[in-house]
Amino acid sequence: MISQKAKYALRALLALAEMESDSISAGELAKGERIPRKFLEQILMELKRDGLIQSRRGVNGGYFLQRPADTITFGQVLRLFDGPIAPLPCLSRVAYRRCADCKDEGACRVRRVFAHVANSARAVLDQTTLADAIADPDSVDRISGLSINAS
Amino acid sequence: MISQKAKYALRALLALAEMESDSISAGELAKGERIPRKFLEQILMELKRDGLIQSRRGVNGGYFLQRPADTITFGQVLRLFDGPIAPLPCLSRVAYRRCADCKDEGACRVRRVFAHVANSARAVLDQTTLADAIADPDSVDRISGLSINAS
DNA sequence: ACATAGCCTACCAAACGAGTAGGCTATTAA
DNA sequence: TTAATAGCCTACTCGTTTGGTAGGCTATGT
Repeated sequence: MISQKAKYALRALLALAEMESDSISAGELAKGERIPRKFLEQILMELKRDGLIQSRRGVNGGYFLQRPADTITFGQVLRLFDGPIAPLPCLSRVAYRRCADCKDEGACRVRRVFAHVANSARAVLDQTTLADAIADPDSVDRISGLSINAS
Repeated sequence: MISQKAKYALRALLALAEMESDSISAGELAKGERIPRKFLEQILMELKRDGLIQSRRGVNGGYFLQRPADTITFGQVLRLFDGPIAPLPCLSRVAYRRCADCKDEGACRVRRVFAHVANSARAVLDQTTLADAIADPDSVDRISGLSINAS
């Protein structure tokens, strides 16, 4: 399960990517996306620190994307809020950590199986951008070639 | 990240699936797999309650698989210990829950993207059995067709 | 009858998740 | 020039989950 925070962040970014005006305030965003206001503020701060969005202060201030929507992937956002995508520390490329109790990583069968899970998750998340998610709904389905109702 | 508990459970099951003798005690298992003994006991209890393993009490007692290793999937074990595999409650087939703050589930772009992640994770986890993981290391790689070093 | 080993419940400390609260500062319209 | 707006920043809270420990009870084989 991804955290509520990451979900909010993605929704906020999608809203920013879609807006017509040049910026939107935290308050409006919160109302429009049904995100607790103060919580959203913190999320926006993190997004800003990470260089994904920018802000303007004072009256008529607000937030807007810093980079084009087709350069921001779901994977980046998820890693920022929820940490590594890998299901095991020893499978993370960003934050590799040996499993403390593992005797032989190369021979670990659990690791071997989850490597596939990690790879396919990354294949989707690092390839799907905000722009993909906003565009024609089916375009995102085409990325992985899997139907939403499969399995 | 999967929980330590689920990881231990999988390792224990793999050990049970591989053993030559007819049963193995919690103590031996704990030592062999480097799992805290008392913690392992609880895990084994859960596995038993769920019908995956059986036990014999008293001297020379121990645990053994209840069903053949090729009928126990990683998905079953993971769901037992960590709950739904789905990254969003609204994508779980086992424990569906609407996202409280979602306006229109059908139109949710976040959901749409993560549906692919969920599907590919399930494709691996519900198809890979203990037997697969034990057999020739490459057989498990063939299941998904992805190389371990891909992406 | 005693050692072995499973069964069961309770407890615990630390970390995490999902917020709330409150004040400070920059900007701009009146 | 002074409000009002809206972003910036830190701290705190509170319930839940994680990763165990602890301790005793009960069945079984020698």
